[in-house]
Amino acid sequence: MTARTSTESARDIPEATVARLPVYLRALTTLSEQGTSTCSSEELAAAAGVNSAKLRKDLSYLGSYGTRGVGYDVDYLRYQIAREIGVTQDWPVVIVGIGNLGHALANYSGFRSRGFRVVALLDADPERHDEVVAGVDVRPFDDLEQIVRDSGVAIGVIATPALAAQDVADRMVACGITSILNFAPSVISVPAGVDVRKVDLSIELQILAYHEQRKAQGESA
Amino acid sequence: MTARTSTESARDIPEATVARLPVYLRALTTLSEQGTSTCSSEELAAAAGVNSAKLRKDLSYLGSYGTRGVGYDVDYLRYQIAREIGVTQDWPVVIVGIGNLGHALANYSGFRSRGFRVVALLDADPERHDEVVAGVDVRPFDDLEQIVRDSGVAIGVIATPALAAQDVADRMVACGITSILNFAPSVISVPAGVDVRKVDLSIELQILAYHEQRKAQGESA
DNA sequence: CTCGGTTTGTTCTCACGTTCACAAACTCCT
DNA sequence: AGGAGTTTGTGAACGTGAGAACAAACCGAG
Repeated sequence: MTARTSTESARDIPEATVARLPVYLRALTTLSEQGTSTCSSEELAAAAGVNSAKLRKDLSYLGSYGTRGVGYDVDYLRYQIAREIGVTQDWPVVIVGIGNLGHALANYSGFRSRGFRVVALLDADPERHDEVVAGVDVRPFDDLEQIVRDSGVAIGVIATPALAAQDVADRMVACGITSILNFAPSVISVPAGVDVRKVDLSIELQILAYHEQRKAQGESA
Repeated sequence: MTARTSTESARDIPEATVARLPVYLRALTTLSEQGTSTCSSEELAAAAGVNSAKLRKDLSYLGSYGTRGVGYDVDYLRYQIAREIGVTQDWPVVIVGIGNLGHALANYSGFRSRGFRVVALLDADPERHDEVVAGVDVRPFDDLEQIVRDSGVAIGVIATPALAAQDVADRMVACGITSILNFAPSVISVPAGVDVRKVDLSIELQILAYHEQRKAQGESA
């Protein structure tokens, strides 16, 4: 028997689509807050900043949640996407490295509102251990094992300097963490089965600089 | 005459390649700091976390800067990539919205070290106008026009709440800013010719959650 | 019930990005 | 000088993603 749950989820959703689902989710939340109960693919696509054909194709991977001739029920579709992504459940998260960025992340409201709960803030520097950030007190990095075990944490966030990132990642993996969001400006390597995503603030600026330079060159030519 | 400068730059570099060039640049900087003077595509690819064939193809768009049988001169290649991206020059940048994230961005050392100079921090809230962050004092948002004019700013960073983002973007565009890095969790629309890149902290976490949920489903099946 | 108008879901085609595989080119050793 | 060993740069195959276009399905009016 290869039976699945009653709500059979599609087997393989393309990565590009997965990356856009959170955008649709946010657009739907905005529409819902504005009191919109129904929307067409055209409207939703505009709100999400994508092509309507692409939107429909993306949604088709999840199932058939629209009604032809009518459109989509905003709240229903929102729930379906949230369930598909997994943000209907609670995700305990640890943040390691409570510098400027760690502070910002700990205070970021967008996490909590999407099911992410910051259960611990860790830092290797003892001087930070008396601080309380966003209602959570900063604890020694060595508490990682215990926290992960007690709270069932699967997702870790690295906001340390570049040099510490690989060590932190190793310790996280050793504890059983299987998803890492890395803000440190360094490439970290992890064993297969562990997902790593990277956010590098300066890379995005450099990409803008490249295009900006191109525009300037075009003018002077 | 369609002549160009003596160092003729390749006409069109694929977007995917452009996005990776900053990664290579950082890897080369790390190698250089470690005292490495030469590296093969295999080594550099490992340091950057990509496939070596992809690395070589990416570099081939810039020109032929390696030596067959030997590899790449670290400092030479580093300079060539930096020049191609445009980070050999100075990029004045304005940051609007000095909340938690704005603080972190203003203090982020990765900007300055790559030619980005934060010339102004702006916030609409008068209570923040006496603050000094990272050596730059916070000024009223209405000073935007003057600052952009005086400093020749082409790149703006939005770190405001979602609701303010579109207004800020409109004002930036009106001032002549042509590249925007948007950290606010909202889709902003700008006229053609203006580049916008988005960084959304919670989207990355949601993508991780999706894969994490998948792993868990696989186990229980 | 039927018909016109609307919107989704899907198929098809094209463009882009990735990877393989190998010829060209370089160094070093004999 | 010549040949063995390395490594780059690139052509070609492959896979993934984007967009256009259209049939299927739904609503509402008459």
